[in-house]
Amino acid sequence: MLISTVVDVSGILADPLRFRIVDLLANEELCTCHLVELTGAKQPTISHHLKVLRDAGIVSSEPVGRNTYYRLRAEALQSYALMVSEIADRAAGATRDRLPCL
Amino acid sequence: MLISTVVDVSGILADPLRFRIVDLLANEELCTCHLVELTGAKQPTISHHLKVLRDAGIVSSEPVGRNTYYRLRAEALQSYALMVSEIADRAAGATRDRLPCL
DNA sequence: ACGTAGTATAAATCTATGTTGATATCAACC
DNA sequence: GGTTGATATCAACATAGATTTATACTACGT
Repeated sequence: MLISTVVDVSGILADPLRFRIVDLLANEELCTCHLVELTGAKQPTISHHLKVLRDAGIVSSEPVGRNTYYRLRAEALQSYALMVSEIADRAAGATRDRLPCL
Repeated sequence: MLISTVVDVSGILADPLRFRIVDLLANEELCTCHLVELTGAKQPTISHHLKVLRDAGIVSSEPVGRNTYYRLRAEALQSYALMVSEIADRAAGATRDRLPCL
């Protein structure tokens, strides 16, 4: 599923280990074994999170020999950041009036 | 607690109802009763989410008579959006080289 | 001071999901 | 073709957190 809403992407960034993976992939492409090494997490755990990230379109994967390399899709993160930013903009420009209670 | 990390704020935006509250507050200040009306959720549920949002510094509250009005803190959302955006920027400028496996 | 309305808190329940151990898949090398 | 190494999937378990019912708090009106 590629249609990711703000709620969906937020949920994905909400897990510490998954965010760590995103942060690591922001620097360079890495394969599963690297991420296992760098995070100290078990391999099935990493694979699970990578699947979540891939299904949401936040990372892309490419098999290289026996390994699978993962790359962060910057556009996906940017579009998410933009959506959040637009909500903030709306709030900044909102009226100061208060809706009275019934 | 006011020191909100990316993971924390992400977790807060990850709940559909809580995001709905944030989205509604982006337009205007509202009190608890309004949010109960607009969302159809039970009052304790709304109060709970408002507490979470307030503890994270995403909304501020002001008592007005028997009511409590809530306001979205645009700066908080903007700073979060910026942090996410910076990660995306890092990814966009990252090297295409792949770290070899050991 | 009492009753009422709006809101907040507490305890209990339920659901979603992260983690784990075991196993399956799949490519490379002999 | 069989073995090995890397990764993915599966089932079971554990935990975090959202929702609910009940209750407490607080300000206003009479």
